[in-house]
Amino acid sequence: MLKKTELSGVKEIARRANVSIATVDRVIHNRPGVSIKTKEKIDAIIKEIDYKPNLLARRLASKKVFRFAVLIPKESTETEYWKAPLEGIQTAWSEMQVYGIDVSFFLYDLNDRKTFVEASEKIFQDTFQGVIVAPSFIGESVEFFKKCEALKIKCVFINSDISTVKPLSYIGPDLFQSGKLAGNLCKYLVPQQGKVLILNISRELDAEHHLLRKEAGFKAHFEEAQVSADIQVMSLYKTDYISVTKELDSYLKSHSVDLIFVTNSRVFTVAKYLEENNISGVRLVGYDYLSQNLSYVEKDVIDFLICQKPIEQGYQALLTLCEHFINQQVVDKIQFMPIDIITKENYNYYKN
Amino acid sequence: MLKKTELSGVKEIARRANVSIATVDRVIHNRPGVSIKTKEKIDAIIKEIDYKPNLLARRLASKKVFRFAVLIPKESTETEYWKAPLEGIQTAWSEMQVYGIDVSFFLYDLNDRKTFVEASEKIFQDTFQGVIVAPSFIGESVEFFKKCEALKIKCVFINSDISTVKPLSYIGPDLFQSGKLAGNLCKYLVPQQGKVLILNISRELDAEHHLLRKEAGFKAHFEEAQVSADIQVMSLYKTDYISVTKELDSYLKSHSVDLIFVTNSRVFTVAKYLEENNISGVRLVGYDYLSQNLSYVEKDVIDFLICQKPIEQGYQALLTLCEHFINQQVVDKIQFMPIDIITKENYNYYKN
DNA sequence: AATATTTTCGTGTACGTACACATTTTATTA
DNA sequence: TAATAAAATGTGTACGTACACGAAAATATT
Repeated sequence: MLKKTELSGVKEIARRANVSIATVDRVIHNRPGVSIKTKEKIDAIIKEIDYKPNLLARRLASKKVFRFAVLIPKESTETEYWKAPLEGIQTAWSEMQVYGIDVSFFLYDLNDRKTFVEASEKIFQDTFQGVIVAPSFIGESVEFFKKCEALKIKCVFINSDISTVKPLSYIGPDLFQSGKLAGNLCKYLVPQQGKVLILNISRELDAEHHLLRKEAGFKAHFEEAQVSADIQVMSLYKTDYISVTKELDSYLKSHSVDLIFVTNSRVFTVAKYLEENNISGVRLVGYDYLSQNLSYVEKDVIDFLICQKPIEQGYQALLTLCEHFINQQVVDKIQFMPIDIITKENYNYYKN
Repeated sequence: MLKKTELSGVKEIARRANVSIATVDRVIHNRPGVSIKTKEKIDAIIKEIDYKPNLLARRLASKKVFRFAVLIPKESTETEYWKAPLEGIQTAWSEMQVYGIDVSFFLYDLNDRKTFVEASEKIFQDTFQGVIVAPSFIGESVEFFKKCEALKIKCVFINSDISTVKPLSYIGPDLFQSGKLAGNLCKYLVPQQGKVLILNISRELDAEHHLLRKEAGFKAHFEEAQVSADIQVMSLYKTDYISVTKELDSYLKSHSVDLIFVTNSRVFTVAKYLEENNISGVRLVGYDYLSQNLSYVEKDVIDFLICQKPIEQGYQALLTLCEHFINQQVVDKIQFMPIDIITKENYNYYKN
């Protein structure tokens, strides 16, 4: 518990350059009002002593308040997935509130495009510097993004991206690769000439929907690895349990299946079906660390879950906005999340 | 970019209690020199307004310097594993240097118990408030820990723990469970009645060594899942490539093997052997995200790697010391790391 | 009751940075 | 060349907390 000694920071720079700290401050934030000569002198000194601003002091002294909006789906009774990113954002917010940021939430309904548009209109009625968006509906999201660009509002996309637009940053999985990983795992689970069923369960399925990109990755791996298996795809647009049950019933009547790969978090629906109908011998792989899913992992009904750190996605999204606006750092355009594999043995230790 | 208004913090408390901020400061740090009456009054106000100190300002104003030591193996030519925790510690250090901490490194040789003892003696010749230890050698580590306790030096263990002593915190894997997970994965990779070889490659193998605990977990899973497989164990005390080659040669001459599970990061040695001798049809599972290993994952020689976030272990270790000493927070006694599964498809996205 | 001692509390400065405002220097115009 | 405008630089205060030091009040001692 000794004491620190040497004086550092802007003061030291000012001393060396024979100017006041205000002048140093001006060149650091390249504000106008400094002659080229002294600016160059100070810049040189900054490089020489490798000056790193004290972020603590900087934030303490700065009284700027930034306002961010969050435009993501609300947690539904059908799937609790979106609770996680929301939690991540809130955690980040509480940690960074002291830096002067304010966050407003606008949650839409995944089953209703209109709610997305309504929420986005509300955002534009107010003033925000940045916004975190889950661009679930491609067309509407593109439009939203363009409006933001016009208004100089910075966007961060989470969970899925859109290839045609370039936000400040995308934070989420590499969807194609995620499907490939699923393919690799499933490869080990099916016998020679096995029957595989890919299941997309979603009310909305745009052409470039993220479920389809996982599906493509999955198939790609089977082709590359030259696995001899029969892959069939089924897309269910009615997501409630009864509807899924009916579809599965009729499918399984006429087909035999060794493995089902569900391309999103609704794998628990299938697990429930398998369990209630005493169907064994069907391997099951799906997505996301939800309590609904984990109970079936525990019971060996689901073999693997693939997970993309949804909480951290939310956390990183807000952090990214702060790095951009408060620290004025350059942020990565793409921040791919790890593709994690969850099993009965390791789910207890997983950090979402 | 508005401005904040309301005045908060100690000033507000002082105003409400009709005292100076110095008095408030005294009760916050429960320093002496405050009458019971005013102390109680201030405590009440603190609770009432749910006062949270501004950590930025606190750290900025505090000129305390804490000194920490790091006692871990040095990276060897045989395995680069320990580069990762070291990197994590250094990252954390650079991020927190502004808070006034000083870190000294004492690296020992994993192949030589004496170097551990020598390094620890050096630590005691100096003055440290806390130390990060990788307790590779059980007996020596217990002795070191007891000395630390006597000197009021706080210890954080990383990578492996010792059941008989209780440091400030343990940061690392649940070794038994980690072995179990390996068992689960391998279960899918071997045929009925398959032959499994567990390989411990380490010069030192204490009774309670961490490799043995992984081995136990692995076996436990096979028993629980009632997998009919023949499991054999081999422990190699000579860790260089030539020696490993010889042992494997003689073993494979008399045994057939479907899968080899290497209980630590030296799985690349086995991979190299399999590749150079054109042995296919042997599945290979091992540990750790090392470049040496990853090249064999890429080439499909290694099927799975299990990884325990070594960089983050180091990072968290230093963070834990800071939380304890600087923020005076209560830290978790046990911080199990996730047990991650690495394959060809996801290793690019893994954060160590 | 006067003095000494201890307990209790307040004042002032520092941490490193941001920024409003004042001041000086330089360039421009009448 | 003086008056004026513009550019360049400096001064001072604030952010919320820590802490050294000194002042005041309460208590004890003579």
